[in-house]
Amino acid sequence: MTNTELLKGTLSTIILRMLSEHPRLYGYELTQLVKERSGDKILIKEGSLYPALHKLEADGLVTSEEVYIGKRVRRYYKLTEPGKKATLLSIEELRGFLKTIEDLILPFPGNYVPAK
Amino acid sequence: MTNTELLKGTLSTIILRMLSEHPRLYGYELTQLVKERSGDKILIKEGSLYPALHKLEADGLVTSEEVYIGKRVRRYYKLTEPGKKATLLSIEELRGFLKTIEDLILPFPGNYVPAK
DNA sequence: TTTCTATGCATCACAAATCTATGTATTAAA
DNA sequence: TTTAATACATAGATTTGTGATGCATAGAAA
Repeated sequence: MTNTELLKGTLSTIILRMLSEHPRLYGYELTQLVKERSGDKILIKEGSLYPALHKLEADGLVTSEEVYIGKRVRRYYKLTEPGKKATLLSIEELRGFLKTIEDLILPFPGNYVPAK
Repeated sequence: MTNTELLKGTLSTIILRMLSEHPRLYGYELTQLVKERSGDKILIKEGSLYPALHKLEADGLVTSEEVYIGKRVRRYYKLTEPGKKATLLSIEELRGFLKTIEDLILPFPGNYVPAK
């Protein structure tokens, strides 16, 4: 990805989020979707994507299905029922985190004055 | 910290941010400040903090000074001039990242409809 | 007086997540 | 025919933070 370190921990949530909008997606499609939706800012690497997808599947949050397009294989992923619940929780958690960090690095008017 | 994975890459920016509000801080003080300012959500561990501070110093973004309080040692850190510049950049970058992720996991009205 | 808690620094072994690099293969365009 | 895009996958290296541990001072509680 572009920012490397900062993305840690957000990838699976992003994947789940994308799958919650689309009935099914395959890996490459997912990277393109995220790339497009982020204005080319988040470029998911294959070396990150596939392990992440495999882990989500191993955890029972998604299922996959191979589809042949001519001779080329595609592996479509979709959310399971537990996966849908996990998605909501995961997004909630990420959002809370973002809020926390934002508040922390907020620009203060002048200098910060700690509470007495 | 509380969320472990999500914090990756944000720690040094948080430290720099705190130092930009206070002329100088020592390690323990910093953890308490962040704990307080985050509503007990971000608890910086010693195993994260001190290596991070040492790295910032090695990179020339902060300088430190030992101060004895009775027999007890404190090591105060403050921003260098390059550190001040780096702080601005670092915060800018983090903020951009937060915005990008937020937009990506935004709750859509109904289902997302990709642009044609 | 002893013991617990807080203060205060530090380092090491480990785990988790992602990246880089690499590999294989199909397909379409130049 | 060569390049770029599509499409999957894995191995090894790197980064970052955590947990555990160690050492020591200081104040409060018991």
